[in-house]
This record gives sequence, C-alpha cells and structure tokens, in this order.
Amino acid sequence: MKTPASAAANPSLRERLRVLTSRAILDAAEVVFATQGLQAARMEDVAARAGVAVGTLYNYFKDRQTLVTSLHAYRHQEVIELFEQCLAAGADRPFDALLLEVVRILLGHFDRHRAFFVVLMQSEAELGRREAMCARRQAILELRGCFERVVARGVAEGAMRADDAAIFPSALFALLQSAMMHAHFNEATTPAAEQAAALVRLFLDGARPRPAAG
Amino acid sequence: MKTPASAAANPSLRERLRVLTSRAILDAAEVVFATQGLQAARMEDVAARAGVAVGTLYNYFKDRQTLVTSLHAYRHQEVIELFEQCLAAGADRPFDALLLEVVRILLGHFDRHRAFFVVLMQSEAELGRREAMCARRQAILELRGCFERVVARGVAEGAMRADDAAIFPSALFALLQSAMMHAHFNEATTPAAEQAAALVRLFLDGARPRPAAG
Amino acid sequence: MKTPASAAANPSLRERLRVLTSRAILDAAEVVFATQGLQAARMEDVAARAGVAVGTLYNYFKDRQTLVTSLHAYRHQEVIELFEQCLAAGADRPFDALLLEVVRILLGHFDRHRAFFVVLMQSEAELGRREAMCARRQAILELRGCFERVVARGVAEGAMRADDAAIFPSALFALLQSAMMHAHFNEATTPAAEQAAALVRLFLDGARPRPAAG
Amino acid sequence: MKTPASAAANPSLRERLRVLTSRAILDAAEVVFATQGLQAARMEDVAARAGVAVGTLYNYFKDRQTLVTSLHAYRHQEVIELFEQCLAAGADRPFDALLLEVVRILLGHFDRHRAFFVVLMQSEAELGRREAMCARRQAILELRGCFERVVARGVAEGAMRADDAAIFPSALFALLQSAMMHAHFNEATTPAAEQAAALVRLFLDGARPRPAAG
DNA sequence: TATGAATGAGATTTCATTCAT
DNA sequence: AATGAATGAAATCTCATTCAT
Repeated sequence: MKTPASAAANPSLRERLRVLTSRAILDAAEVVFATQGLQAARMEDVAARAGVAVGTLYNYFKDRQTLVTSLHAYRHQEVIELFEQCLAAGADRPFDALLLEVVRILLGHFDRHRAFFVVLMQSEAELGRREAMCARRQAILELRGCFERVVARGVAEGAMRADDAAIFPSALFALLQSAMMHAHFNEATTPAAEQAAALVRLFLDGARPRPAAG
Repeated sequence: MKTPASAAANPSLRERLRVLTSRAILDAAEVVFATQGLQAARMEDVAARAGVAVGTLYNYFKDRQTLVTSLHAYRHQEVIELFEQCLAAGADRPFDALLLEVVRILLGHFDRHRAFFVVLMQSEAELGRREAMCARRQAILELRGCFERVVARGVAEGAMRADDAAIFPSALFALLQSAMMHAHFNEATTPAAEQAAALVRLFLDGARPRPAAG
Repeated sequence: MKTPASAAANPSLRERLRVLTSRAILDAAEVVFATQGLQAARMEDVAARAGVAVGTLYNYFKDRQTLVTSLHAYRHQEVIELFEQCLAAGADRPFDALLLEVVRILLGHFDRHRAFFVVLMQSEAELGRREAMCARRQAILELRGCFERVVARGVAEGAMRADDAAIFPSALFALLQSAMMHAHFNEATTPAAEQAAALVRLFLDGARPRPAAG
Repeated sequence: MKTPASAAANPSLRERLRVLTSRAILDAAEVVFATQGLQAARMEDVAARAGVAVGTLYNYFKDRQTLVTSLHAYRHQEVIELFEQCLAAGADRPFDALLLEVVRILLGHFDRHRAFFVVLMQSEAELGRREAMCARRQAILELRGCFERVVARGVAEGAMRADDAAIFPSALFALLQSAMMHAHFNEATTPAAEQAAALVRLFLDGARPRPAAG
C-alpha cells in the first residue's frame, strides 16, 4: 500500500493497490478473528487493525459473511497449493516419505497460522447447517479431495490397505487436527510439525508394538 | 415458613417439578443450539421449544452463558460416566476388546446426540481464549483423562507402544471426532458407531497392509 | 407474628395477625428501600427481608406503588402525630421553647429513621410529576400544614415577623432537611438532633452577630 | 489515513458536529429526565427528543449512567462557574450585597433549569449509597465548597457569627433548595429568584421581628 | 391464606451496514 | 475511494405481578 516501487509503473496501479488493501484487510481479519473469536470480533476491530475505516471494509467485501468466507478461501487455497506442490514434487518418492513430507508441510503451515486455523475448524462444525457457506464447503471438499488422492495413491502403491480406505482420508485429517489442537492447548510449546513422524508412524503402523522380529 | 417441606404437604413436588423443568430446558437448548448454531440461537427460541416463557429460563440459569455451560456439563458428564462404566466392566477383558467396546459405546452416544456434539466441538475450539469457560475446560480435561487411562492400560498390557504414547490419547480422540464429522457431513447415512471396528483397526494396526503371513 | 401472648385472646386474632404482618412488611420495606434505593429495591428483596413470600406482599398491598405510598403514609403519620403532641403539650410555653422542642423532636425522629427519610426526600422531588401519588402529596401538605401552624403561632405571639412569613414554613422545613442531609453525608457522626439549638438560633435570629449590647 | 485533518479538507467540521450533537443529546436528556423522572425516562425517549437514533446516544455516552452523570456535570459546572464569577465580581462589595447577588444569581439559574434541578436533587439523595457516583459527589462537594467560601468571607468580615458557622453552608444551601421546591410545587407561579431578598433577610437576621429601634 | 414458579412486557445495549461528505 | 457518524433491528436480561397448589 505504500511500497515506493509501485510508483514507477502505472499500468494498473489502481488494481495493485486494491490487491494490497484487500490483503491488508484479510491479514487483519485473520488476527482479529483468531484473537477474539469468529463471532465476538467486530468489523470495527478488523478495520482498526487494518488501518482503514469501517466503510472501506465494505468497499472490498460485500458484508461480514463475505469477508469470513474470503478469508477461509484465502487460507484454504494456500493449503491446497502447498498440498499440490508436495504431491507433484513427491511423485517419484516412496509413499512413506511422501506422506511424511505432506504431513510435515501441512503442520508447518498450520503452525504459522495456528490461531486462525483453530477458528476455522470451529466454523467448519457449522457447515452442516448454514446454506450461505457453500463456498466454504466447496473449499473443504477440495481439501478433502487432496487427502483422498494421497490415500488413493497409497492404496495403489500397495502401501495402504484397501478395505478400510474409506475412512482413511478423514482419519488422516483428524490426526492432523489433533496435533494442532494439542499444540493449541499446550500453548507456546513445541510446534505441531514436530509430531509429524509420530503421527505418520501411528497412521501407517498403528499403536501396537511392532512384532519382535522387525 | 421457609422449610420447603411445610409448603402444602407436597414434600418434594416442587422440587421434582424444578428438575423436570430444568431437564426440559436443557433438552430444548440442545436441539435449538444444534439446529441453529451456538450463537445464532436465541434464548426466546429455547424458551419456545421448552414450552416456557423467557423469564423462566433465567429462573433456572443465571444467563445464556450459564445455560450453554450447563448443557455442556450435562452431556459431558454422561459421556464420562459411560466411559467409566466401560472401563470398569471391561477390567478383565483383553485390551483389544475393551478398546473396541469403548469406541463403540462412545460413538453410539455421539450418534444419539450427534448434532449437539458437533456444536460442542465447535465451542471447544474457543477454549484457548475465553477464561470464563474453565468449567468446560475442566470437563474436557476430565474426558482427556479417560483417554489417557485407556492408553496407559494398553501400554501396561503391552498392547500398545510406549514410545509415541504421548500422542495416542489425543489421536484416539481425534479419530472418534473424525468418525462423527464424517457422519455429520454425510447426513443421515450410516451411524458413526459402525465405523468402530475400522477405527480400532486403524488405530492399533495402522493403515499399512498386514504382512502376507496373516 | 409469633408473639405467644396473642394466643390467649381470640377476639380478632386474624385481624391482629394481619396488622403484625403488615407492620413486618412495612418495616422490611423501609430497610430495603433505604439500603438499596427506592427504585433499585426489588419486591423479592422486601419479601425476603420480611420473611414472607412475594405473593404475600400482594395480599397486603395492591402493588409496589401502594406499598411505597403506605410506607410514606406510615412514617409521615408518625411525624405528624409527634408534631401534634408537641404543639398540644407546648401550648402554654413561650414560643422559643416550643420551637426548639419541635425541632428537637423532629430531628430525633429523623435520626431514628434517617436512611428512610433520605429516600423519602428523594421521592418527594418526583411529586410534581406523578399523579398517582396524590396520597403522598396529601401527607406532605399535611406536614407543611403543621409547619404553617407553628409559624402562624409565632407570628401571632409576636415572636416572628409577619412580612416574610410566607417563606418561613418551607424555610424551616428546609433547615431541618439540611440538618438531616448533613448527618447523612457525614455518616455515623453526631446525630442531627444535636444541631437543633443552632438551627433555631439561626432561624430566629439569623447568621448576623448580635449587636454588642445584648 | 487517520489524521482527522486529512479527511476532506474539513479541518474540524466533524469535530464541530460532534459537539453540537453532544449538546443536543444533553439538552434532550435534561428535558426528558426532568419530565418523566430520572428512572422512568427511556433512552429511546431521549433519542427521539434529540432527533437521533438510539445507537447514536451510545456513540456519545458509554451507557445510561454515563449520560446522567455527564448531564449532572454539565449543569453543575455552569452553577459553579456562575458562583465563581459572582464571588470574583463582588470582591469589593459589602457582604450583604454580595450574598444577595449570589442568591439572586443562583436562583435565577435554578429558575431557568428548574425541572432538571429537581431531578438532580432527587438523585443527590442517592449519593450516600452508590459508589459509582463519585464524580457526582465530587461536583456536589465542589458546590458545597463555594458555599463554604461565602460563609468564610462573611465571618471574616464580621458579618456573620462564627459560633454556628459550621451549619451555615448547608443551611444556606437548604434555603435555596426550599425556594426551588416552593417554586416547583406552586408550579408556574413567581420565580424563585423573587424570594432572594426574603431569603437573605431570613438568613442574616432571622425570623424574629426587628427590635423597635430600627 | 401463604407460597414461589411462571410470565412476558419492556428496558438497555450492541454492531453490521449505509451514505453524506 | 476513503471516511466514520448515524442508523435501528435484534438480542439479552429484569422484575412486578399472577395464580395454581
């Protein structure tokens, strides 16, 4: 919004400013929603944090709902892109390594936006009920799709059982969540990413002790 | 003049009515909160559903917050009691069977109050932030304690690895949640309880195919 | 309400009980209104203090307004009776002594019910506006009448000027009030009655120093 | 972006409007509170009278209590300023004349805001009880201080006795009140200010007839 | 007659949204 | 395009009063 470099070119200065302001608002919204809670946060707080007037919020987002949805989409998109990159990059790696990498990357991302993701999860529970959130539902399904692709690949490679495969995607997702919640509750302790290996071990080999003859 | 017994030879009629009304309100609240969402639900709706006047709500619960908290406590208590009964009853069973039983019982309970538990989870995410919810936090810790005892017992019996045991309780909890969320999203499909066996298999033996020599 | 002595006679036991309960309620109301303020006090508090149920209040007083009014009347009546007794008893005394006696008696009564009289004054200010309070207005006019009689007598005896006599009654009343308010603000200090002599001196001879040749 | 001056070349227009609105609300509040009573008046009525929406009230005053307190402060301040001006202006006048002037000025002001001052007095009686009103108490003490200064000066000049001086300030204040109450009850009659001379006569020389040798 | 739970109108307060500047 | 004061619908909570027991 104040980058001096953007003064040189003028092709679509307006447009670039719009994007910057929009980002600034989304970033402010993330912090405010995460700090105060999705419902307790007031538009005025978001505006104050973003350094703009309330009215400006409405120049960029139709209404509160839209702002929340956009924020979700924004972060979700990042996760999905990360996910895709992992999958693409690890196309030729052994499945175990790929899975570990995916889990690590995702948890790393979660760690960076921990507070917001907690809020995001909170609102996911609402999804069954509200209609207006189909955009958000969409994003979630997309994320779910990523997990399903990972699982599908694991099964295809013979690295995972096919019989219970139906529950694996949501189970995997749930394990990631559990790591986050764990990190969230024991605030300021070890980041969730450090649990990546243990999670993958649990997911792939279970909690049962390995048979003696490893 | 103030002894409740002296009222009109109705030793505890009043008292019994109080309990009934209190229950009616809590039941109504569960439905309304689950249907409309924790925040969207209005006290008036709860009252209407319970068949009482708004004021009556406040004769039983100090304020909205207290109602929500009481509802949480009410359901949580049931879960914990179920849990305890399982643990007590299965004291001499093999660990695998015990775990399966526990998971099945819990998911069954979840199925019966599905909508509300989704709401409950939603609000659990808030816990890091609000202080006033220590009662609720207490309940959650208690539940967590139950899972820890199960895990501890599994480890003691040699049925579970000790190395990653730290993450097992929340992982187990998360897997249950995933089953619920799964059931919640695919509304009106198979109950979560049917996933019990698959979940336990995954938790104990992992997603990896069993070695050939089954 | 529980006086064992009243069990002996039965001529109008019911009636006597009614009076006792009525008194108990009025006494409780005085304390509660004085402690919590005329508006902040709740009927429930009055009932609790009186040791009866809320419903009982309404068996004795039509509504809140009536209770307040009755309380006013109750106390006012006492004041007026005191006043009358003084006037009657002092019929043959010199005016100065009579006035001093009246002031002393009234302030003494005020001291005994200080808190409530403060509340009472508070509500007197409302009088210009509310219609339903004509009963109260009546009582006040009656009290005013007492003061007017004292002044009239003073004038008749040549102990007071006739020219400004119109303002003397309310001035005298105001001086009494000032003594009470003074006592009220400097809580728990000397009782208002001790100011009686000074007040009368001020009222009769003014604040100006006496001419040297007394 | 936040400097008020940068808005739209309207350096202090906003600010001026704020002051005007604030005044409008206070003026409306005075009328409404005085007309309907301090407690009976509803915020909605104040808003309607001020010609703004309810919400606007809360943009200017945190809550009802604050509005009332601000109103008190607003009027009290005016009285005190009037008082100070009198005292300053009359520094070299004989005490009798000064006192008369003070009384006349104050009663004049009272006359102009009669209804509200009655309400104000009403609430003064509450002062002993509520703590949150320290601001108001402060104002009252300040006013009392003014009266004390007048009395001190009178005593110093030998125009008033020193022995009973302790009760003079509140007595003087009470006499003013009595004039107001008198005017209030005999609504729409002669203004209180006309009683100024009689009041001062009473206060300085008492109710007793002057000794023959005038 | 006493009781006290139920009632529900009504008051305060909040905050997403609008719109004149 | 940005601003921020104004708006007013809506939600929570209170408490005088009623009435079945």
